[in-house]
Amino acid sequence: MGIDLLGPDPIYRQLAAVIRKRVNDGTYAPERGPIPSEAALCEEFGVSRNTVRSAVRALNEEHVLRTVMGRGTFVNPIDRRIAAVIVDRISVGTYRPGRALPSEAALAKEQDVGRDSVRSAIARLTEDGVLHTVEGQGTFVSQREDAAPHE
Amino acid sequence: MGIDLLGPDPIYRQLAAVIRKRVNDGTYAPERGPIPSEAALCEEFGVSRNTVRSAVRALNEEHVLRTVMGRGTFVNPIDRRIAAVIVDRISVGTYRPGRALPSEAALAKEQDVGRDSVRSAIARLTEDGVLHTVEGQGTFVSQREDAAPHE
DNA sequence: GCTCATTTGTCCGTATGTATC
DNA sequence: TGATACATACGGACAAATGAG
Repeated sequence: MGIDLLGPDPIYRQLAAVIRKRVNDGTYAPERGPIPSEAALCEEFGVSRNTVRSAVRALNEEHVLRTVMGRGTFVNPIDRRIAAVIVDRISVGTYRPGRALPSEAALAKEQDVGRDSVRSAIARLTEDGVLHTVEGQGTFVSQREDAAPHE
Repeated sequence: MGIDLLGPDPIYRQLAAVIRKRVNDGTYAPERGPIPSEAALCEEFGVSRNTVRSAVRALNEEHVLRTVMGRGTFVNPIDRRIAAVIVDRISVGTYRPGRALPSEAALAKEQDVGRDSVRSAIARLTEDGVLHTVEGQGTFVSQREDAAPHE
């Protein structure tokens, strides 16, 4: 669970994995305010700030965290995270307009979250017109909705 | 034309602008081999490697440059650059299957290149099946061709 | 409005490891 | 082998945004 200085994995990736785990087990959570500052993480893990920043940047790209300059880094609520992932995949063409989304179960398993979170994310994106549901057929990517970053 | 240490723009963006200009005026060109090394650029502009790297990374994302690990950073031939930009836009949905491409003139103006380069890029992508032309109607994005990175 | 501490953003210099030629 | 270049990591510095007072 610690950091292996000698392993083949870069330190920043290992650190990202540790932080991701803490998000998953609730040690870091949206309602608890920001995660420890970069300086605090340097202190705890005995690594440089640039290394911490690399890890945090990676988790931002996964939408697990959201960093705000001058305030701190926050855990993204799970449903928002899932919604952001879906929007990303639409924007890079992994999911395409007119095509069905993977099943809730598949998304939940892949992202290692509950189906409720996936359902909530889909509900959000449906309200925004990014997705739409066809009775008995599944959820589809809508046409032409310029994927609006949520909030 | 130089680097303004005090301006509001990050240095790496300014440096990227300078390099882009040198590409445009032919100081750096594909047939001249790799652009100067990171160390040389650091030396010339008095900035750190990380800053140079940020600038070069940005230009890679624009397809102006292409970095090859262990070899160096090269100027992308203009027609390849335009082709790469078009492929990117298809993959993010800016250009969509079945829809017409903007006119050659519009693309040339926007990308600040000659119409010949745009024409050449379109020819490449047509050969690859990414685009197709309808007599008297224009050039369209083809269906289903998984945008193959050129080369 | 102002100052101040906290936090993130950018940058620098350096060092080591690895890939390519 | 040696030269060149990128990837990662360190430690330090100052700037910019935020919020508390």
